[in-house]
Amino acid sequence: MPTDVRVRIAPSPTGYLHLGLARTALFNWLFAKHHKGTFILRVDDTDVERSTEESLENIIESFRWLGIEFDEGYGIGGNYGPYKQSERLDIYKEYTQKLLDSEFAYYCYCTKEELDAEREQAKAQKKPFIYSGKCRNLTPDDKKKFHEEGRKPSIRLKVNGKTIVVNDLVKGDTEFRTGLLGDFIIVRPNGMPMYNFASSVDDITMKTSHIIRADEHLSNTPKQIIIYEALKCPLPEFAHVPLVLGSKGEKLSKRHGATSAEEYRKQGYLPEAMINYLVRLGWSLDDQEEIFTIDELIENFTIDRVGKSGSVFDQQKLLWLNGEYIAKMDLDERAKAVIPFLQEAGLVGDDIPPEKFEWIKEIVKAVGDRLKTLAQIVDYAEAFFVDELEYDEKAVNKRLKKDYVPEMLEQLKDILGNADPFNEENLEKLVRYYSEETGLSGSKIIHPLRVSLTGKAVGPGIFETIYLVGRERVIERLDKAIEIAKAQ
RNA sequence: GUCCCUAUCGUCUAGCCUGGUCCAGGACACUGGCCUUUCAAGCCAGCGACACGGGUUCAAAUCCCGUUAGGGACGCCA
Repeated sequence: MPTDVRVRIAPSPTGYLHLGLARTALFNWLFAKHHKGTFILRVDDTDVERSTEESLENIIESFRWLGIEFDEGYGIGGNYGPYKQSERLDIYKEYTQKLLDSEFAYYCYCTKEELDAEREQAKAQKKPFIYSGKCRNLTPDDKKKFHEEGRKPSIRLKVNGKTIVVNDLVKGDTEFRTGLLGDFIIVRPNGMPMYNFASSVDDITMKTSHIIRADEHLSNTPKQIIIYEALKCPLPEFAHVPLVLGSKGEKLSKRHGATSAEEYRKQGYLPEAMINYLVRLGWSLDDQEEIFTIDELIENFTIDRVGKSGSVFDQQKLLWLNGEYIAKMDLDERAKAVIPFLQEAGLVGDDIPPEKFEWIKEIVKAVGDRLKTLAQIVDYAEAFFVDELEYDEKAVNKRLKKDYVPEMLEQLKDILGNADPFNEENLEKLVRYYSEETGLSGSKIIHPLRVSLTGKAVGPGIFETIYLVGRERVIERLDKAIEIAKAQ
């Protein structure tokens, strides 16, 4: 492998960071790191209609969140800028002129309407649409006439029909007969270059060594090779990685639920878990390892271990992995990570004094490894923050609506309310003692207690729960629970 | 319709290049059990796949051909 590996990711700022693009970026990044090369961020914004600044910022922010870092490119700088295609128009113009001069390219005065009509006709005859090439040999008079009509020409590249072989690092050798392509447009009438052209010129001028991108671009590759050849430039290596699919096996799209990195951040997924999950979609090290650190990925990532077939995005496995990563965080880290979600739910304020933070740490400790996403902290810990409980009706019916319960809660209120010290150890001792004295089993006491104190059937261990709810609220909530229990 | 790609448990995958060690291994999910104050975790067990059909070979998940199925691309989108 050459030492000067240069790879890039080129998002078009027309939406959010789609998981498919995130994974392609990840592969590029790991490939660059593995080969001690350069990872470049380029912005493909030649579609002026759809590109927005807001979308660009969002995509960059998502990359930052994931921890995917660029060595060069938009917002970073480098020797091959500018890195935004809309700012590289002069460069495209220069290359367009080269192609015009060498007669590989020509002006086409066909209107959109004419072309649409041809396309439709081809479709009606169930034939593939191939541009006729009728503007190839326009006389100067023709051109003058069109010009006077006010027609703005696009620029097309001549395609000679020979067979092109793409030597793909993932897919192997693939043959294309370019006769099926027709002369394709490289510059729009408004002067903006088309994707295949701009992208090729950029890859040439930015010295991209490897083009690692999604499968769907495989059929674009012959066009780009034609451009490279017309420009007499050496070809980069190509690697087309398989698509990330939805549950039905088609390209992952909005219909499958959350598809943007940002949504997963909001749902409480950790960037490390996302990276780990994404990399395993199409790549594996061996038949054992599932969890990798970034360093391990950089160390081990090679293109030859990327599979050829598409991978279905599996929410369940992501959730499991996320849980594994949360479990690995130490308490301090986890408490910090959880705070934005508590704030979002309105359970804590913007300002968190040190005592409050310590208190949150205790809660997080009690919740333990139940968290599969950071956002789940709200479900597990809500009862420790709010004044008024919401009661789960099923839990109330199952655990509180029992004859023995009101009296028991009354007695527990007395015992717990006077506990000294009011700590987990002593609370457990008291409850166990009460169990022995009354002959009530642990579960007959504990379940009603949990529902009384949290309103829920599930949650952290009961003694931690009692402690975290605190003496005052324990008394209040038991009173309330007694009322509920009696109201049969 | 045309071109291209792909095909191992429900899902992610190992194995395929360099046929035998694979009546196919791991992970998620699922089911059952243990543990237990719930849930989660943990532990144990279980379910579950080489798309199909032909070759080649002593031997094929692995090589070849075909079929089928899925996907992608056929833009003055990227």
